[in-house]
Amino acid sequence: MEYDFRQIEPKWQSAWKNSNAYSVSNNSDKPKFYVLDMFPYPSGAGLHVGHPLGYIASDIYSRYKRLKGFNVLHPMGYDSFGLPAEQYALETGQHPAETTEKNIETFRAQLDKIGFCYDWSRELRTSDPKFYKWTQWIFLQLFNSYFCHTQKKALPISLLIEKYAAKGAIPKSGQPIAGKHFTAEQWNAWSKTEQEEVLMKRRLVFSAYGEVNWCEALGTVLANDEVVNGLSERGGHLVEKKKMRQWFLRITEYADRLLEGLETVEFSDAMKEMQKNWIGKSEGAEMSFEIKGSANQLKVYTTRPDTIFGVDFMVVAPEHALVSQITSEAQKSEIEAYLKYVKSRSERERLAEVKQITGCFTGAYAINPFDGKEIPIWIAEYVLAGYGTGAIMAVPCGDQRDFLFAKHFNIAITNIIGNHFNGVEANSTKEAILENSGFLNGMMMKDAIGVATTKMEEMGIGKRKINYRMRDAGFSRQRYWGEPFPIIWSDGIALPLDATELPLELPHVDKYSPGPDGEGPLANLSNWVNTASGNRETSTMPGYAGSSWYFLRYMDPHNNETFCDRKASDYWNQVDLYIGGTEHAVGHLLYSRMWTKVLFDLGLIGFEEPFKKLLNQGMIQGSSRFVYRVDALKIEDVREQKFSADFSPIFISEGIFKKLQSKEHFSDKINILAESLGKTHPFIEMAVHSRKLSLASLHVDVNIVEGVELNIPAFKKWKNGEYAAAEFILEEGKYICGSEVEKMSKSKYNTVNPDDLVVRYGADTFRMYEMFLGPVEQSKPWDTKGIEGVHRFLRKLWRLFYDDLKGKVWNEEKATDAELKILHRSIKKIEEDTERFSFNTAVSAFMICVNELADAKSNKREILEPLLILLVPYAPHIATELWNKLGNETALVDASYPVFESKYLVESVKVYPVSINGKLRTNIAIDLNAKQDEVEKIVIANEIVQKWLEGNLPKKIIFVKGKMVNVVV
RNA sequence: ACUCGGGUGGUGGAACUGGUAGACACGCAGGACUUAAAAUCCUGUUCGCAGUAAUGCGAGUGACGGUUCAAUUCCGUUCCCGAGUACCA
Repeated sequence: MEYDFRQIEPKWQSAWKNSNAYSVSNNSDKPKFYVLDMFPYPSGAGLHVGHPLGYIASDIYSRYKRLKGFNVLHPMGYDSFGLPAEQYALETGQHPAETTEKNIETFRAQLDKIGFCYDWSRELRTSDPKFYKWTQWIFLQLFNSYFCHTQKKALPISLLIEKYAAKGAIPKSGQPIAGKHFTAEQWNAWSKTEQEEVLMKRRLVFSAYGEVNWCEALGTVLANDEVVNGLSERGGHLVEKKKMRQWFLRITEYADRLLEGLETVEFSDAMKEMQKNWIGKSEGAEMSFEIKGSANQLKVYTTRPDTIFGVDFMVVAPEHALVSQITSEAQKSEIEAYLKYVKSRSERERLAEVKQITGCFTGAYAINPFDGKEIPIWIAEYVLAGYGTGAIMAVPCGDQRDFLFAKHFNIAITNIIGNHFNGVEANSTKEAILENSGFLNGMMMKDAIGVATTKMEEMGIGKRKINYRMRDAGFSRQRYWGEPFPIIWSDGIALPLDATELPLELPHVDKYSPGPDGEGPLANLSNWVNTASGNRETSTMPGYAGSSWYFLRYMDPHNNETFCDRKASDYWNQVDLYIGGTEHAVGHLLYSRMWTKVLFDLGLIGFEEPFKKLLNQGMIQGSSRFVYRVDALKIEDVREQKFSADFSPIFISEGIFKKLQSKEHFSDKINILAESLGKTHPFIEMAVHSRKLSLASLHVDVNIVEGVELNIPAFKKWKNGEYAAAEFILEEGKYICGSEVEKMSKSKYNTVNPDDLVVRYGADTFRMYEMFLGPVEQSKPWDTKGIEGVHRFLRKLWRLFYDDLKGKVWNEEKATDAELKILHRSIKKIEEDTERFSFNTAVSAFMICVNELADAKSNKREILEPLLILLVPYAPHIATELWNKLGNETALVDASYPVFESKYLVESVKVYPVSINGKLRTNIAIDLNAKQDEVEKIVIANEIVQKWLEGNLPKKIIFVKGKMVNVVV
């Protein structure tokens, strides 16, 4: 009886499905555990071996936790709104809903074959109106909330309205600023439109003007992904920035809490670092400078107020509003020319050419408030209008960019840090003692920061200011395939729909082309857009809307009354383990963290960080294979570079290719080829005649290459026999392909489909092999060659139960201590490894265990039964089959994990290092079963100490920290 | 440039808080079984030197230093690879 996975696996997959083996209840006495995968976008390409890596890891952990007695929530769904389906619709006219449905079916079929334990009764899709009803509902909560700066949390906007009506908005201290502050009387006198305008500045989702990638030729707004080098990806048309009314998510209000929250979650340092960088908090000061001969002031932001006496010039962003006002008559034409130049450059160019120094003097001077020094004001593209105040004070001795700028334009450099500045490059130290710095002289820079800031505040010319790099996130897309906004515009006021009107379903459209003026396709539906109370918003929400809260919906997926019952979210609470790739480090993970915080602030859920622990799976790269084609040109075609079609294509093995490349002379190259083909081969004759050879390397399908050796018959059939007539120049009888590690993609023919491997080796082998490949968190190229080893292991396991010749071999005999030791060592090791997500070493532990049992010819139920339970998370099908064969009626998936008993694991001999009077002498092996004074049982591992011990037998051995041994002579 | 990872046999990778470096697997070599193949099993496999041999000696975790009785592990300097971010004031 052989291990027939082709029969076993489908059998148990359908059994699990029919018995709802994996459905999970919200009512249980067991402790809860929530394991979540980042849900996939169901693309048309289906799964490749990289996708299931994280899914297998989460499946193993879920099954393990379940065996350990937890009530485990392990759901799966689809992030099914998105651009590719819409683009496909544009090209083919097929409705995105249909494409999506079809793709989901493919995904599901592929996932099912791997034997995952998802609770499919909780499946969700972000494009399902039953789901996006609640995405829209949460949008309304955001719309109707504001961030209170005193309580540092979201509150209903109605509270703000009450406050405005009663007290207005008046600063606690200082003068009210027109346009920002107002009294209750003013508020109450304002029109609805005026009031709404003020409220819009506080709502957590708000509408404002923002820049988009506008492509005139296509008449549409493009995503960053669709813009390549300033041109549209489709058609290569010019793309420019255009201001349009957009929705935004006011995530900046949560910057501090997003930073603080990082301290409470288990993310990798790399991940936390990325989020911190993205938020980009910097503490500094904002400071105003008088401008000579002008009523205007120049406001700059700096993190180093201590360097104020080292300021040699100011730089203002070219787009800065002040530029036109302060430019002197003399500099006017030069400034205009420079502005024209900056305008001509795309943002991409400005970012790419970091080394290039450009700028222009405005002719104006700012006054240093401390020493009255006149500081020239320049404009330069390296200062960005969008960050800080759009103006900086430049300190060339302390900042490398400022230094290069000063050198380039011959601006004299003031040195305030003595010999810390060498005149060749700037030094940004904070450890120098200040010189040439007026009242700061003699102070350590890091101490001077506070002193200088305080002085500025006293003088009323500056104040402490915290800046963030992060901007509010754009929340609208001029697209069809997304959630429609529950908003109607009436006289410029955004009116939210009532919750009872949700879901606002996506209407059917006949064509997916953009609407007028860059609006989305929905704008073409005048019947839908025009309502009695106004016009509907025609843009849709971005892909991250649904994914920002989907993990909550799994807890209560069929609830029609609320997005997630508070009882359900209190029970399941945070996601205990979230597994996914690093590509979502700053997008999805920040947005979902923010939404969770808002829902928490509004009292809708009881926790404010969605993910307790995050495990990042590594990318599985493709390992591409190449074949090398050599061509000759016909003499008459040399000019047109046309390849000859008179003979079959010739492919040369990698070694030959390298040899050809290394030769410079044409005749040498020809000789190498003629060696194998013969001088009279038509190809050689042609090449000799035209004196032209061309070498090309082509991607070849990795699935027809064994290691690096090309399967020639398969290659001839590949691409419908395009190379059926090909000739090959081999080395040592083999065609060796070139190889390279690249991203896995269809066009590189380096994708490996899990289905093929499952058909060939079975799901259990596939699961264990993906884990065996290396640590989950590490990126690595896919390589199928080791899969045989894992498959061999499962067959070996099977033979502990059934022998091909003898049939059933397992028995009911009593296990020996040696056998129990093998078992319990495995329980310990596999449990520890699974707990710390070291799945690759756990697989090794299984192999060692089975090898040892096979060597010892142990086929006892007492040993095998617990072993099968250990195996369930890794290879559920074979484990269940054998469990069943042992005559067990109960379902294995609910068995309880075997308990490790240390009594079986007492090592009899162990090597310890030995120190004498604190100095190490050598390592000795000690019989742990022996009493410590039975010195004859001490096995000497090292000869030197043996000699030493012969003369002076130790009287006492003292264990220190369980490891170190101290011998007292 | 900055931040975070990582450099270990022919290959993927082990070594969990410093304690016999190379587990486990692939590959390779040799052998058994077989008419043969597949499958399976056994032996060897870090490198160098010596030996018929068991074995012995020496080197060895990117490089150079340091701490320690002891370093793949801790510290410093440096080189290389990967990921992320970027004129952020």
